[in-house]
Amino acid sequence: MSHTLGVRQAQKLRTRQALLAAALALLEEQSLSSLGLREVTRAVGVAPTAFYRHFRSTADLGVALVEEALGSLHPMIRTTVSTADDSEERIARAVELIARHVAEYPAHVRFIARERHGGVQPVREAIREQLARFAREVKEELAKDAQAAGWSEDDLLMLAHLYVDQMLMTASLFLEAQDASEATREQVTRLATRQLRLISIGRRHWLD
Amino acid sequence: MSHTLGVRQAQKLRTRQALLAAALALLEEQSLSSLGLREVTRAVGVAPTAFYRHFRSTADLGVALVEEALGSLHPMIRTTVSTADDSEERIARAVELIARHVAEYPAHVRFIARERHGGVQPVREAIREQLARFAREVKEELAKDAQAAGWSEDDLLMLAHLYVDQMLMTASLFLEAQDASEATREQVTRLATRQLRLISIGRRHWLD
DNA sequence: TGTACATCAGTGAACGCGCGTTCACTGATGTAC
DNA sequence: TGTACATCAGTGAACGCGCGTTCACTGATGTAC
Repeated sequence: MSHTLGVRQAQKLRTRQALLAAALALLEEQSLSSLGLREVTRAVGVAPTAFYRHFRSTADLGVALVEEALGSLHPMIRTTVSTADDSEERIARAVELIARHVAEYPAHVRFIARERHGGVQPVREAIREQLARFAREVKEELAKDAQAAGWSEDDLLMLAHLYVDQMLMTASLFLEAQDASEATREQVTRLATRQLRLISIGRRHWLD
Repeated sequence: MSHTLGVRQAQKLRTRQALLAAALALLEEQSLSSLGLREVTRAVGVAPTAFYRHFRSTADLGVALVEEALGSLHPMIRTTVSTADDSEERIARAVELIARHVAEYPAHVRFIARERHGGVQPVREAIREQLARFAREVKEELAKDAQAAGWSEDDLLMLAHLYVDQMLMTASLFLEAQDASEATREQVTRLATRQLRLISIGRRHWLD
């Protein structure tokens, strides 16, 4: 027997995805804390009660969105950092990658930036856990580099957190500049590039 | 004639402050985007309609909170940065200042961290403007230091933004650790100290 | 392949509730003389 | 100092509305034989 989903399961999954997508769209102009269940089902075109077949509450839906959003951020952050050594071209490429990710998944980036410190505790918790996981992976990437010789595990993790936070900050700046002029986006690129450069310099001289 | 406020004006101001304080307290467990006008007036003990004597909407109240919260953050950030040169004791003192500020004004710090990327556009805008103003002042402080010789205006502003963001990030970590063990807070202190140290090292070698 | 029964995603009516906003008001404070 | 009128912060009733949640339901899909 093949393992394709049955018609019923497939339809349920489609509705669930539609709810998540509608919620993400509605969250561009508000916080999860004020997102209503009826708002979401109305946007999808199902009865309000259908919501409960998929989520216990909007907070629960929020936690599901964290997985989805950080699933897309994950490869971006890893790629960015694995190339984040000193060389100028590599820093430029990292910033370019962030910019492209924001252009491709603006709603995901906005959701994470907004709810990281937002008003819904389980969602904050989920984001915190995922970002900590990322920082640990970034740490492992950094550890592979020749520059990491002599660094303590603690110091590598510290640097990893600095990179992850810096990346989110930059992504959020690109998001704000999304509908602004090309010149404004260029300014964000220049700022982010020089901040990464300064961190790289600090990294290079850490053990001096 | 003395310029003390009349009884009426003084009472109005007291009510206004009570509304702001009640809102700030309610915002510890939700976002501005979901804060209700009736919630706030109920907490203060006035009629819902009294709200309109002071603010057009909760978004308007939010903008007023930005001024209040950043008014208290202002001296902290400036003091912190004016002492943020390379020496270890000065970095330690800066982190200590941040920790104390968080302990004294936890609700202000939470509000700014939460609404900086929150769902209410005018409030985001107000925070962005205030933080940009801070960054410019921090830049002026940095420019006074001997280390700033040879730095471009642009690079000084870039470093200033890095410091301001790093400060907020650290404040937010202290906030999360507020009700945790002394050991957890000590960990935040160590992390923040080393991140500031790395930035300082990058700063020292920027022109190499 | 066909039949009989079980499952369960989505429905639609109903509920009680708190919301933001309007309005005409009250009564203490302020002002002019 | 006293009086008469103006101002205006806060009131309280009323409104229409959308909310989250409950419940018994329907009918297509799944399963056992």
